[in-house]
Amino acid sequence: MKEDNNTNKKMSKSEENKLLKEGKLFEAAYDLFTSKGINNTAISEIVKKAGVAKGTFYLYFQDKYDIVDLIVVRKSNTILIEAMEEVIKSGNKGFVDSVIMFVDYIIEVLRHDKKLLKLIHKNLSWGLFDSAFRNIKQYDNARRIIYYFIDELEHEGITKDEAEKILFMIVELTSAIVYSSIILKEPDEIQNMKPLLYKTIRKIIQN
Amino acid sequence: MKEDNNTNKKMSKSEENKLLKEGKLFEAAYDLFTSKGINNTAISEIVKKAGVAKGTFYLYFQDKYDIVDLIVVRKSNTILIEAMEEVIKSGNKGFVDSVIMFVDYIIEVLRHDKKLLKLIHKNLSWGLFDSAFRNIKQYDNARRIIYYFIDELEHEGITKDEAEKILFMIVELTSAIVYSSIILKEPDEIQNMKPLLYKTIRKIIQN
Amino acid sequence: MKEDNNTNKKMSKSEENKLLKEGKLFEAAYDLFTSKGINNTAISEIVKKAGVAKGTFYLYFQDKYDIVDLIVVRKSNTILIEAMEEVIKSGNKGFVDSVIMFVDYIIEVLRHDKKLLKLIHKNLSWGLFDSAFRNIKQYDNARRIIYYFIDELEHEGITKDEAEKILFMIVELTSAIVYSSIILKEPDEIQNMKPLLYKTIRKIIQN
Amino acid sequence: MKEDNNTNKKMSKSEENKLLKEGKLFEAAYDLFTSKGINNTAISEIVKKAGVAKGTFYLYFQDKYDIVDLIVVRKSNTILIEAMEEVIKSGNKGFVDSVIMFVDYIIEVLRHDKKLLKLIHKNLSWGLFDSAFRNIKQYDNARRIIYYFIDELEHEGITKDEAEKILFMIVELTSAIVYSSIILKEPDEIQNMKPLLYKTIRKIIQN
DNA sequence: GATGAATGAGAATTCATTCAT
DNA sequence: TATGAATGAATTCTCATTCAT
Repeated sequence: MKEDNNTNKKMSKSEENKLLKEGKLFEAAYDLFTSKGINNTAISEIVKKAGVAKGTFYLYFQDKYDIVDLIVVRKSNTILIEAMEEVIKSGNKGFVDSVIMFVDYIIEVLRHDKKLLKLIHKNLSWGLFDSAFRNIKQYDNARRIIYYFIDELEHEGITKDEAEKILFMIVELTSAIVYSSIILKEPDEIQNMKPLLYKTIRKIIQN
Repeated sequence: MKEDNNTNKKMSKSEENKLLKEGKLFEAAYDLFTSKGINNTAISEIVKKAGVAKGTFYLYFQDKYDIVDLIVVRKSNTILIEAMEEVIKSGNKGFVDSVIMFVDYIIEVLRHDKKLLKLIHKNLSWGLFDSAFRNIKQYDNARRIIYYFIDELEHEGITKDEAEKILFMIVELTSAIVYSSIILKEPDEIQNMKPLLYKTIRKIIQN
Repeated sequence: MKEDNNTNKKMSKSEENKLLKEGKLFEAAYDLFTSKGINNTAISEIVKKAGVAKGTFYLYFQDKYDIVDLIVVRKSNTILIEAMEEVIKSGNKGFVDSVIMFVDYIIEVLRHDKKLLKLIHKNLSWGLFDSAFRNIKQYDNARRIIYYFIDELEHEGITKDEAEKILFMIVELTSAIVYSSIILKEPDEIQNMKPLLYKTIRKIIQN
Repeated sequence: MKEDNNTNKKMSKSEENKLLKEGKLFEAAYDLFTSKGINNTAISEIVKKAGVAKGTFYLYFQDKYDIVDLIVVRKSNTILIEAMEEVIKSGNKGFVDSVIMFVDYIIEVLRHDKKLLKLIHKNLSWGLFDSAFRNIKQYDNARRIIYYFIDELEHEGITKDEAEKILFMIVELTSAIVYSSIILKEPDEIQNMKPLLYKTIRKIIQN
């Protein structure tokens, strides 16, 4: 009698297996995309590396770009949450400093994972980000972080609308500098760009 | 000694022909890249549209990405120069205002040529820009513009090094906002982003 | 113990279910074959439309062509019987007129169900027809119709062998004209082909 | 000096080569289609057999069905012309006898080339036939044959319209009987079907 | 310089069928 | 009986690049 079929705690073997395969494909794709680039990675390589059949790929993903999006969103989500945890852990230190700490955490992560940085830079559009965070339960935490920042800016006497734009600008500016300075070393190393970036962020936030 | 190289007026027929073919290929590629995207444009389409043979393409360009770079650099160069001419034409109005006018001109051009914006956004890296402007005689004017801005910043008491970074930040911030607001309408239309952008540029330049 | 197995009225639940599933598959396949064509219909689509699992298909049918045959034979059988009923209902009017009435009924059905016509035309071979009608109890009525025609021809003084051939020729000629004139409108609409067809049938039967 | 480049008699080497490749592909495809069936023949097999690269196939044909059509039309054309030549060679013997001789010649060809018969039967639609013969210069002779028959029928006092239909009926009836009796041996061998078929053709033509 | 036929590796995708549950 | 995840062979088609003319 398979009575415990319905409980949340236990998964049927087939469900376990499903997750396993999807995970293997995810990991294989991530490794290949970051090391060889998306365009140079064939699905046949992904499945080979994952140790599954070609058809299996299409059981879980529509095509190559489907899995790219998934990777980018999941990884971004993870970093955001980790960054927020770091901020919280460090105790209250005023909004502006929190923002800078948050940004700094993300920069450090990406500085040490250049491949991820490249992948995110080329494939993370605001739209993708937005739609994933808006609609998918799994990304609740990331969404909350964004709303937290916007709320705080409102407390500084900025309208919600303006607050969103400011957040957007900080994100885009950071993103551009991070990519260019880490990957291209242009116009300078990230460590030498940070002071100016943080100064600029302060200027942007503070009226 | 290529003696007739110096005369401006006359070109040998074969040289004329050469420029003609290269120009046709350039135009055809530009049209196709902007309308169908780079990935979806095959070289066979470019040569067909240009009315030349397939092999001819390889006489002028290494591969597809070679011509992409060329298009992007040439078009950017043109816009920069036009923007500068506009600034000069309007007379002296202080450095900060000149910068904003310069930026505004570029934004307006791209606002009305979204296809070009897309092409530039996806394919204009600082590195490409830099190396083209540094090394190729043809882009002298654009290089001069950049040095002009850096000089001006130095006059404001900023070190040359810092000046370069500031310029870079303005460029990147503008670029990110232009693309996102014009193409994705996120977080808002470009017209509604401009005030914040210009305010931020002022903040960045002014100590 | 499955006691109610013997009664005609009641079927065991599993038997009911069996027929239900087979019926659903049959209907789904028929719809898809007629609307998308056989080659463009995948088994996965059939089972999806039928609302059963993929494996279930193989419980009832060997493969796609198995179900095609079944559909064609069943549908043809139905039409033949309806046509005969029509002839009988109209009372005795001589053999030749009966044949023409029979043919006419079938033409009218197919004229209003072009998709079925296409399916039958491409997949109804004399061999399939013959073997189904000879061997399967279910098609007793259709077989009787054929023998009735042959008997009648024999009464006209034609040998049984010759009679079969004549029947065959009428069927093939009708079939070719029906398809070509209804589907391709070539060489003319079916309504304009009918007089000549019926005239020819008369000529073929009458010595 | 390549003076003889323009003459009709000599072909440039590349043109010769082109015809050679196309011919090889044609032959390879014909062999494979007739021996294995169209559905079971992959393009990779065709090119392998023809000894050319895969891409070359797509230089000459759109896809598999493009070459099928070509094969069918060319082969049909050849047979029609041969049949007509036979009729002419045998001298004048009255229209009806000529028609029967014509039909008989075709039957004999197909009786000895069952594979071609299968291919033609499944893929020769009146539409294909018609459009090829109407539009392509190459098939002038076949078109003339058809018009010759229609003219002759008109001389028998039949309207042009009616004549076309009669021709169509003869073609379809013959085609159906040929296929069924040769391939399926149903309802009888072609030799035993011929008398009835020719009798019927006579009936159809003669008022 | 110019041509364009030929190449052939390789990419994406499909799908009938199996089989453990 | 019924399921549906997994398989992987098979297929079509593309396209950058070469090279003999």
